[in-house]
Order: sequence, then C-alpha cells, then structure tokens
Amino acid sequence: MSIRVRFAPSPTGDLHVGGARTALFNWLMARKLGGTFILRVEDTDGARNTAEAAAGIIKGMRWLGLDWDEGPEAGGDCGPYFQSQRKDIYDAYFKRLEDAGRVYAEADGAMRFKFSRTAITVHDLVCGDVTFAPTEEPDMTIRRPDGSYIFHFVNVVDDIEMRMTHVLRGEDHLSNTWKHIDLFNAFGATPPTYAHIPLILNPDGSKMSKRDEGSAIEHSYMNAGFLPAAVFNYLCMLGWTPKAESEKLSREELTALFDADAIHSSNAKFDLKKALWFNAQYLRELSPEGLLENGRRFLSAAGLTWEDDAVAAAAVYSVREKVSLLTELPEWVHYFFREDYPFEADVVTKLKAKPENAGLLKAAAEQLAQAAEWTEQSVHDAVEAAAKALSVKPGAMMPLLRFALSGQSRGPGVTTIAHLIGKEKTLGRIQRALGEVMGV
RNA sequence: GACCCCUUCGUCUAGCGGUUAGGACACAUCCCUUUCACGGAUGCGACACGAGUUCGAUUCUCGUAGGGGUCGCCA
Repeated sequence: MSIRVRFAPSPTGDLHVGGARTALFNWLMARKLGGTFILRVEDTDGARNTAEAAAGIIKGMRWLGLDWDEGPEAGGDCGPYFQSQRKDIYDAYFKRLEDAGRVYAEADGAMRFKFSRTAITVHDLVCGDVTFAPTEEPDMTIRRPDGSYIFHFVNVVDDIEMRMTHVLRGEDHLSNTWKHIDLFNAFGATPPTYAHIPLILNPDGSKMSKRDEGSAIEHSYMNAGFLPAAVFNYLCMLGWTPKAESEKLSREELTALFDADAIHSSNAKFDLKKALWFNAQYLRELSPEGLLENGRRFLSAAGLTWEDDAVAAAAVYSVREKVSLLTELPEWVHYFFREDYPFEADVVTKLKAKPENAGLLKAAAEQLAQAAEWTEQSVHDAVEAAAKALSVKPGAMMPLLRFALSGQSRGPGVTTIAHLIGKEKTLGRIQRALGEVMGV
C-alpha cells in the first residue's frame, strides 16, 4: 500500500518556517516512497482564518516547489480540501459518536467528547513509544455551540476520511496525540503512524513564531533575496541529517536520502548565517541568465533599467561570488546601468590623495583610447603598457581605474568592468572622474 | 502545578561501550590577489551534573538541573 501524508496548515497568517519544514518533510516522504502528498486547509475557525492567509500559504509552498497531489487547485477524491466546506462529513461522524454515547452537551450547547480514560500509547517514528496515563483532564470540546467543529475532531475525521497512513507534524502536537488516538479508537479506525518532528527555535532558544525574524517564508525569504533551493536545503538540515558527504544537496538527492526514522528528537535553533551560506552557494551556481532572472525584480525595485539582457546578465554574473542575497545585487552592479553613479566618500579621498593620480589616469585613458579591439585582455594589456611607460606597477593604476569606472572601492575585476561597459563609456567615465572628482 | 519530549564545540550536527570525540556554519590567522569576495591551509572550540551497570562510559539505567512543549468553545 502506498503511503498518504498531508500538510494541514491553519490559514491564520503567512507560511512559517516551522510549517514549511513540516510540509517539506511530508513532501520528501511522499516523493521518496512514491506516495501521495495532500494539502488540507484547516480553516474551521472562521474568526481567525482568512482567504488571504490561505493564498499566502499556497504561494509559499509553490515557491519552495512543494507540489501536492491532492488539495486546493489540485483536486482529488477526498475533497473538498478546505475544512470549512466539509461540515456534512463532520456531522455524520459526530452522529456516530453520539450514537455510541461518547458525546454530551454543555449548558450553552457546546458538545464534549468523553475520553476513554485508559492508558494510551503513541507509536512515534521519532519519539518511540510514548505512553500517557489515563487522563484526568476534562473531556474535550469537539463542537461549538454554533455547530462548527474543533481541531482535534476535524483533524482526526479528515485523517480517517483521507486515509492518511502517516502523520508528520510538529512536536507541539505530541502531548495531544493521545486525544486523537482516543478519537480514532472511538471511530473504530486505525491511527496513522506518527512522527513528531522537533521544533525550530529562535537563536535565543525561544519558540519561533510568526513575529520572529526569519520566520515568515514570503517576507523573510521570497522577498529577502533567497533562492528556493537554498531555503529548501537549509530547512532540511534543521532536525534531520542526511547520510551524505556534503550538507549541500539537491532536491533530488534529499528526496532519495530522506528517512523519517532519522529525524532528530531534539529541537534546533535557527541560524541565519548558515542559511545565508547556503544561499550564497546556490547563487554562485546560477548561469548568467539564471542569476538575472532571479535577480530581476530586485534590480528593478532599485530603479535600475537596461536595454540588453545579455549585458545585464553578464553584470550580475560578475559579482555572483560577492553576494549572499539577491537583494545585495543592486549595490554591487548599479554602475553598470547608469553613468551618473555616485562616488563613495573614501573613493573621492583616495582619488585626491596623491597628486600623481591624475597623471596615471590620463595615461591609462590615452593608452586605452588606442586599443584596436575591446576585450578583457586588450584592456589589461593597455593598462599594463601605460603603467610600464610611467615605470609604475599595473597595481598602482588598477585601483584608480576601479574608482573612476565604478565610484566604488570594491567590485569585480577592473578589466571585466571596462570590457562590459565598453570603450566609449570607459573613456567617458575616466574623464568624468578627472573632471568632477579631481578637478583637472 | 501536572504530564510529555529533549540535552555533544557559539549554532546545526556525526557518534549508536574502547575514537587524538569527526564535519559544516560562524570566528581568527596565513596563502592567493589590482579591490571586495571566492578558493586553499591552519587554528579556536563540546560530551550539563551526580550516581549506578561495566574491565571500560559521550554512548546503557536512574536521579538532578536546564531547555522546549501540552494541559482552549486556537490550530
């Protein structure tokens, strides 16, 4: 029998890293075992759930590449996949409990489920067998006075109806799992195999919640310049260690390596630095076109425009090893896109520091102007020749050219910059630096 | 408070009775280098504590401490 797993978020806000990783592990398990991954929206609390939040969760999952086989937009035999649309099913199940004498009403009409009050053991892939003694807690409410049902009830009913074989969810649910099993037993159904995965904590050890930095997928990752593959990879490393040489693994490799039994049982703290490292790794592997495609929205947001995609792609590609986030791209490449780039304060200082700098720049410009062709090599040769004529090292001239051509003190190779912007702009920029900055 | 889960470098972790306790991120130094980076090398740095079992505990058991979670007409 092929497995069936699900991600069952409640749409009360953006997709959160904890939820994303839960979805990720479920997805990994389904794909590894050739099973079915279901997305079920648990929107039974009309007061807190919003359609926007549901859309946001779907958006986040699509961005991460977590496609589902059954659920919203995908359909399936067990729909609808929004709990708010499944009232008839819940009513029918509720009736069964009623017929079995397992429910009773409160004064205001709320309905409670009578616990069996026996010892209940949760068989968990991560935590092992966890036995809960007969409870002394009050019976749990499963239906509100208005007739709407509550989480524990709908969650179990749907897991039965949707024939879930495994339930991978956050460890915060472990303490309530006996209640779910009590319900499964009341329905005469076999509980799924559980795997309660450890929580993701803030660096200070507190539980990571929606407000915390790095927690919202859309805000902290999609819009912050992360690549989905990097986030996918990093999230896997929180609570699971694939048996592999490297931690940097592709979606396919992670799928092949996934093993729910190997999920850790201790919580993990979120480490932004490591997430950035993963992102930087993935950024460097992109082709010029790929990098431009991914960085396009960030360049545009910074007000940069261009005519030729090939040139823009080459520009971003030239700084691929210098950034760890796509949002850092504009500050590294803006001068490729405009002639009115600013000169940084320390650049102005350095340019004016020595009186001979102007002479060096002029000599370089003259030599560059004579270049017959315009390649990185020819630019390099021209600078070298100019330096030699003045008996200085090319190393004395290069930084000045960098300052003039970019207004910055750091960036890709000077020859790369000159080659990309072309001969005309190169000479123009040197003149601009000479005139505007150095006053000669 | 009760119950449940957890505890190896700052962080993520490997380890599954005998190891100089390994790796990754971060940090530091050096090399490379026209800058900034990348890359390479090196270094820094951990078994929470106490008993017990054992010839021998990071590893097994119990206790303590600490962290996290649950105990909703939220999910």
